[in-house]
Amino acid sequence: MNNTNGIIGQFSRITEAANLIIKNELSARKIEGIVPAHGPILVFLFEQSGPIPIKTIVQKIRRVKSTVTAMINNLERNGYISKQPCQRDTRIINVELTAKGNNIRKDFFEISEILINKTYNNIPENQQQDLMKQLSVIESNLT
Amino acid sequence: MNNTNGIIGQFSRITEAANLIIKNELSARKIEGIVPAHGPILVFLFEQSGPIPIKTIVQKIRRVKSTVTAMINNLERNGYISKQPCQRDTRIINVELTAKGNNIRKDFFEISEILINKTYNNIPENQQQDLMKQLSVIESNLT
DNA sequence: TGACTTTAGTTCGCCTACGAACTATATTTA
DNA sequence: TAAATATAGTTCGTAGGCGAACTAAAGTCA
Repeated sequence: MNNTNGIIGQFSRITEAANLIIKNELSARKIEGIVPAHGPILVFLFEQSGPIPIKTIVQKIRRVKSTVTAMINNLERNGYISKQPCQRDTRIINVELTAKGNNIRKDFFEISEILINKTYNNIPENQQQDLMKQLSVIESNLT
Repeated sequence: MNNTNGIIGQFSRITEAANLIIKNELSARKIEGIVPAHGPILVFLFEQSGPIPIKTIVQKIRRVKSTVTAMINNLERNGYISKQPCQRDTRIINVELTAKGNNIRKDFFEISEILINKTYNNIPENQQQDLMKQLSVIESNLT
């Protein structure tokens, strides 16, 4: 039960430590209004070549649609993305990165790189692979 | 940056999967008003023999005091703990488990057990230890 | 065509979580 | 002792996160 001492507590401490590094890197780069939770949305938008429906984002990131609505609005308010209704099907709202949104792409991947390097620091590559395998096993054990 | 594919995303998926199991176990046991985030508070209170200041809880669990205030009030409203001001130092609010709070102790440890068993299912013990060591290394790499 | 159902998003209420500001009480220090 | 400072908790505003209820627009079907 989120046992502070046990392995589950260890996973959540690592996750929180990683998120803190991300926050620090973002603020060191003067990127405002972005938090780690936006990562999955942004990484998905970076892969797109045009506007995509919010629905698509909901399906990709592991969050319910009311959460996505709120985050999309926040990202829009901060100028990283823009919304426009689809004219074929007016239920749909299409979303795409603005210039400001595209500008943080490079920082985004740099931060990912930093994070991976810090994580794997002094761990030999063959052990890295074994670790990933075991984490996959654990994830499927819990799913 | 919370890279969905990378190792950090793996950690957060595992954490979320574990929290989902906890929620399901709690609701299967008809325990209401308790969520995984309460775990660290409860486990700490289970170890105490008498009322303790909120300050002490803040120091133990990794949350700021305003968060703890809210959770304590929630746990009190749901009848799991009681608050009483300390008479020596009236700034201090002492907190302890109620009978209802003590009643979930057993479920709490059962759920922890279930979680650990599911996590480590089909992973031999020597590998479990190696894994814990590597997770410690990673945590300190990120801290 | 008109009723029914599905779908896409939003809204609302509640909680965790944070940081900053605030209150009230102790403690220190001048 | 009076003033300054430290400490314990609360409050407030904001955001992520969820589920349930809601709106509006398509799509389906009789």
